[in-house]
Amino acid sequence: MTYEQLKLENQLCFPLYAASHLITRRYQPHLEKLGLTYPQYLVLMVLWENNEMTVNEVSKKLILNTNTVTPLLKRMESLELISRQRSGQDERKVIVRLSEKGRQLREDAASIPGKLARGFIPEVISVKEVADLMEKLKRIVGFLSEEKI
Amino acid sequence: MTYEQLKLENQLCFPLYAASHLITRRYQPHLEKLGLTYPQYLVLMVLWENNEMTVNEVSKKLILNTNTVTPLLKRMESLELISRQRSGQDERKVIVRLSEKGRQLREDAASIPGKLARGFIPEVISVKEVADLMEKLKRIVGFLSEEKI
DNA sequence: TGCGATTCTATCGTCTGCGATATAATAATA
DNA sequence: TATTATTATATCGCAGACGATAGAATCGCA
Repeated sequence: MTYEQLKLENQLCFPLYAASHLITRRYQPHLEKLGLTYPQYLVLMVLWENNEMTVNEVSKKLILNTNTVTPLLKRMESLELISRQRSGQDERKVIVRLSEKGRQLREDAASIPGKLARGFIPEVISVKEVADLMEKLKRIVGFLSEEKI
Repeated sequence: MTYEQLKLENQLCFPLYAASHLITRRYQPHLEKLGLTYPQYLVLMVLWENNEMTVNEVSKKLILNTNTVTPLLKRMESLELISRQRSGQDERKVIVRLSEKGRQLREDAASIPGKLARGFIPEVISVKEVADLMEKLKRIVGFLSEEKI
């Protein structure tokens, strides 16, 4: 009987967990200057691409539950980054829209990914390898986020 | 001026973040049967390999801050999975040890990684590709978790 | 039309996760 | 030895993250 599989180093889940947290930590000082948290930054990225979305659409896009997204959006509303408004067509829906402030943050945020990429890519991993990594991760995310499973 | 880099789909951070959460969700139903949360499971994996560790050693291994680990360990102590005891040699240190209950959970947990792997690997990603993914992630984790940076 | 099923958002409780800070013990050094 | 610096853990406050659940609006179908 072996417990090899139960070792931290032999599991995919842990490097994934650790890498995710570590990269979030790298973002943190840059985002702090803009008064944002990492999940708030994710919401803005989604809204920058599509200014008007329902709560449900945002949560689907970020693969988060609505009970995570609702308080997140309320905090962002109180920061005046977005507005929240009940839909007239369907009173169950809440439309989320970027505020002028939220829209303008895009310019300030634009330089962040490049800064982070320059910070670590060439030293440990090539651009090609990052692309390969992303492709695999997206495949996994795509599969695991399918409803039916 | 382009905002291509700011798109969710063009960033490494998001698939990492999403994949990490999604895999944790997969673990959840299995861990629930054992009365564990995912971070508690990580702590146990570390202790199964090394029965006696300080709080600091656990936090280093899991790449978490001690202000995350301390309450986590206290909850695990109240669940009687571990014991916590001040070191005699160095009164600043707290020694964390597996309880009999914590030790025995290893047998129940042993089947979990295999179940999850069978659940998704062959359908989306080959064993070889997973190994490649892990190698890249570990390289990133290794680099980002170096103190000096 | 009417009513049960579904959809959409929100609330609650619990467990992370982390920055800032506190406190005690130990180490280093003047 | 006395003082300062460092180390180890803990506390506090806040922001996620999610399971369970609630409540209102809409849909689907007899």
